[in-house]
Amino acid sequence: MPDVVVKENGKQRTLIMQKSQVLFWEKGYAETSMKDIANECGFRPANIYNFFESKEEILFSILKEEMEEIVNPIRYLEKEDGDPLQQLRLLIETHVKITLGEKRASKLLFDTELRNLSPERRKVILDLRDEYNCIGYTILKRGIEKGLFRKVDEKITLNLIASMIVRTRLWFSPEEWMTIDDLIEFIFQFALKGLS
Amino acid sequence: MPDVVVKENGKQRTLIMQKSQVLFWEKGYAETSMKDIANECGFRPANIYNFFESKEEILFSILKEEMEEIVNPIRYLEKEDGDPLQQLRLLIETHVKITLGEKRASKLLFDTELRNLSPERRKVILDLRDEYNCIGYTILKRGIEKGLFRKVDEKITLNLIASMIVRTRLWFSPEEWMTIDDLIEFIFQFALKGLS
Amino acid sequence: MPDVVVKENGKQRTLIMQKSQVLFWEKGYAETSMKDIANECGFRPANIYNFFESKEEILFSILKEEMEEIVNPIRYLEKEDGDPLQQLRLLIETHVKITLGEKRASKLLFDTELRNLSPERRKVILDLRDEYNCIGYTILKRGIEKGLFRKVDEKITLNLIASMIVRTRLWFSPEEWMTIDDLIEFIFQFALKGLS
Amino acid sequence: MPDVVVKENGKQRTLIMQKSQVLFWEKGYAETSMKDIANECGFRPANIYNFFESKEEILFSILKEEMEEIVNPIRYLEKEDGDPLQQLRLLIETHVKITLGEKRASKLLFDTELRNLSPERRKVILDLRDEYNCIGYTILKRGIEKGLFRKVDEKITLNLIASMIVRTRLWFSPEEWMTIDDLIEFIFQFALKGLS
DNA sequence: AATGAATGAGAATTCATTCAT
DNA sequence: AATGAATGAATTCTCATTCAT
Repeated sequence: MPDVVVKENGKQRTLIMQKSQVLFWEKGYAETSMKDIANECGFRPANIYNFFESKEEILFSILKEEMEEIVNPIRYLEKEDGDPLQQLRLLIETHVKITLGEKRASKLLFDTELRNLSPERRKVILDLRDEYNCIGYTILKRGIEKGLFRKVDEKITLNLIASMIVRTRLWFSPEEWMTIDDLIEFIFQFALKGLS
Repeated sequence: MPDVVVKENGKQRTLIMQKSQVLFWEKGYAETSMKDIANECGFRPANIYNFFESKEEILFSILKEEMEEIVNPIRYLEKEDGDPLQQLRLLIETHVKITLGEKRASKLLFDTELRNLSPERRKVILDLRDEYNCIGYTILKRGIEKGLFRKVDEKITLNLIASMIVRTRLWFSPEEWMTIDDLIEFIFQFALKGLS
Repeated sequence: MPDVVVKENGKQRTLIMQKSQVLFWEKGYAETSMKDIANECGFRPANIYNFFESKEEILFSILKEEMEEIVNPIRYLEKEDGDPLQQLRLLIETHVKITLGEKRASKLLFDTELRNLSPERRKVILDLRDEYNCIGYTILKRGIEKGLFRKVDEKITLNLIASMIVRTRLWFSPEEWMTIDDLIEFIFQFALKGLS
Repeated sequence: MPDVVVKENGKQRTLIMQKSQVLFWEKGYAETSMKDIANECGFRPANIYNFFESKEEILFSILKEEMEEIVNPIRYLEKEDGDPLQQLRLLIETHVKITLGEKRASKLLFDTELRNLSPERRKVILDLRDEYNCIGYTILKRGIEKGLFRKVDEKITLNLIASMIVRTRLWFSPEEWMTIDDLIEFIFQFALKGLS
């Protein structure tokens, strides 16, 4: 094993990830073949292996990227002792925006396709999810302490909130009378009242 | 004596469905082979075809059964002009109980594995889902009309509530301090306040 | 892992082994494809997997069978305190006959293709080879003790003798003036004088 | 200035041959990939093609070089009417020394991997082997004529002797009490007595 | 001399399914 | 009801090789 260099996100690597993301979402990981991916990318299956060592690595890269996009913008909230209401809103906003973002791709992936990862890779993703959870727990706990939320179990509550968000990808499509921003506000209000 | 009998739910048929349900949930539909199922059942793959015409039929039967278990107990609510609060509670209760029920199996299936069904069969499942949705919409609409809930979009709201329920299968396990009944009450209260 | 049943040597299993033996010898293990084997057997590649779990298992079965055919008939010599000359002759005779026998197939396999076996399977073959060696060592040692052979290192000597035999498969073809029995006698005499 | 120069044994060419020799021996020709070779050499597979036109050419070059190293030092013996005993000893000595020489590499290659060569290239190697054989035959014949050896078939006898030598690579490793020179002497004496 | 990208061919293997028994 | 044998289609992945740079 030569020193594993984190492969640069070259052009082709990005292309493969984008196309795979869509396909995995539409057809599922197992049902998407390397040929499908190659076809979308405009080259032959064998060429994929110049950029990814396996199909699993593609899945992993996609999941990791998405989880980081969700966690990175809210990571700082955990240490910062700000307004729990605003923090909760930011968490919801970030999560919804990624879930419904231009990529229109993965999602639910992280509900269902983790089993296709090797244990080590699954751990990486699960660690990121844990981080997300911790941030959420902290926000809720502070809100309760400050008397802004009623006394609820943070873990259960965060799961309920995240569940509402995660599945928006399945049924939501933006309309004039209900944009993504409207949806964010709606979910935030729904959760807020649920916590009152 | 009819010629074409809908295959009775014979012993083996039930066995196959139970084992498949668990496997589909654990590994996913595509990742579960007929051999896996047969192994669990204690016979050889070829024998499955004495009871089901295809793997897809197994999936369909499972999904249909589950959807009917969810819809049947609440179907009457749509016609009945009862208390929307109680009705909402019953909807949540039924759905949660099936989702977390003794079977501990399918779930999410109906988020993700519908693509593996033929169009006709997918329609059957989607019709059941539509029925579930209609019941929910009606309950919410009546609640709004009666001034019990604030003015919200019923479709979006029902999706949010169903999402919270569907994903409980992923993270919830009953504890002494939080039984399934406690969880039902919690979700109900959370939704209720969200609607206030 | 279900209890690993030693598969019966059914008809097809034997057929596959015979055809593979020839192909492995002619083209080498790596260069022989499952398609090649299936073609020779008159069915499609997938069917091979009803009888062998992998290509490696075929190789292993062949090698094991051959080694046992060599070792079994002489195994009793080790315990028996008979005439070392006659014993040496029997060892040579058995080994040559298998090597050049009707199978006309594997051989040399066991010089070169062991690397294609899994460690556990390689061990099985190597243990059989060790057994062969021990029998040979014992015969030579007794011969030396009894003053029938000059004082030589048994290990080296046995290696030289076995080498002469193993490679006969590469160059020998029976002729009127030199049958397999003649060859056996010749090698025996050559070794005997070498030991005098 | 010739147009088509037989590629000089430049530094890289030699490096590739050395590394390949080891790999071919350890893993076999078919099982060794150009990537394996390139890795060992410290560059990328594509670069090999600046020095060799194909994988087969590498194999051919290695085999040819080795056969020439064996044949060249004894070629003159055929014409020279010297002492058959001393000549036989030289033949054995040269062959053993190359087989076990510092290269510690190919060997047996020339038993098994000839099938991977194109017909023309196979012929080159086989011609060299024939030359080796002729030299050996001549030596044995002269020895018999001079009454130094008993009346044996030269072809068979040479094959037996060469077989003992070729396979030393498989089992011999030099020890204090048995150096390569000791082994040469042992094989020579063993053959000599066998011929007496 | 060296490399990254690309590819055609082919490898082993899996799998849902069929069918005769 | 149950099974062993058989298969067509597909899948992931490997690999020698080419070519532009």
